[in-house]
Amino acid sequence: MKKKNYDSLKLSNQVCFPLYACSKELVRQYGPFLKELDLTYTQYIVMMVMWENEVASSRELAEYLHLDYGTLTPVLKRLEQASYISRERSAEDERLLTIKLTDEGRKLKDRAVHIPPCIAECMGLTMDEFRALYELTYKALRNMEEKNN
Amino acid sequence: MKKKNYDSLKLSNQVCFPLYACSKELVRQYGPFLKELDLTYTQYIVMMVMWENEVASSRELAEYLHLDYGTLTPVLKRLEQASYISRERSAEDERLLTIKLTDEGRKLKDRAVHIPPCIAECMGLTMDEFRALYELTYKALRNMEEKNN
DNA sequence: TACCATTTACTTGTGCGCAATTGAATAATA
DNA sequence: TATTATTCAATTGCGCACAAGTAAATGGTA
Repeated sequence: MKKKNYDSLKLSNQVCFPLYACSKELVRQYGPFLKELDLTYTQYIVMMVMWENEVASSRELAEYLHLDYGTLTPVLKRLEQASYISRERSAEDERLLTIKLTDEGRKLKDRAVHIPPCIAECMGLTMDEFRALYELTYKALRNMEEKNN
Repeated sequence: MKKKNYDSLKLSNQVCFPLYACSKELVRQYGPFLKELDLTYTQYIVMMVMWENEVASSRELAEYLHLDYGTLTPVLKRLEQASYISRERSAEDERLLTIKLTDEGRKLKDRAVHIPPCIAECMGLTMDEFRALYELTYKALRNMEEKNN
């Protein structure tokens, strides 16, 4: 009777766990910095898109950020409440929700620009390592998304 | 008047975002597999530790899995409810909660052993890439944890 | 035009994640 | 011993995350 091999179930053999833990720790590192701006991490990445694009549909945000409407809708409402964005229905297609960056939201950009280098410093990787991590996570992400369709 | 450089705020220049998105997508990929076992991802990683160790304190689980008690306590209660683990106070130190794997929980291991290779296949990385991703995420994790203390 | 399918967004329910607070047990120290 | 500090766990509150279900607008087709 051969003994079953459970090695694959060892936490130390799983890449999923450090990835999961690292992602959580990363969001935690953002905490103090984002608190100054009264933003959560999810609100922050929405704002990042808005700072780049000024205007976007809710659908575009959901797709780009890999967020469900169940997550995105309340996030957008909070950002509107904070007057960083506006939410209005598109005229051509009443289903679409048009999100626009407000002046208030635009101002926030200057208070956020110092954050990325701080986080990079926390992670303490070399440039090559950052690039490698970037490529690997995007590759895995692409592969997993293909499986879904 | 020099124009401010906002490049670091571009989503495409952030390693944090793909890491965050990849982690979420990964947990989502586990979904269908874990559903067969009636487990969530967090419950699953707790079980992984228990499958390896049979006995652990709540504190050890929290530290090893980087989980807060606010997260861990209800998770452990659910796993106890499902009779996969038992929870009892330690005799020597009444503060400590001793978690033990039950027979029911041990059985689950056989139904879980096929999952890791499925997930690895979903991610679609080469062995070298898996190893690199493993090293990089652990390195970043270690570095970030040092900053906290 | 009338009917059906798809798209977009919202809502509800459940669980994760964490900060902050509390309480009990233990350890450390005057 | 009495006092104080620390540790471990639970609780509360808030927001994220997502599945499932619903509704309205649009597009496609008989």
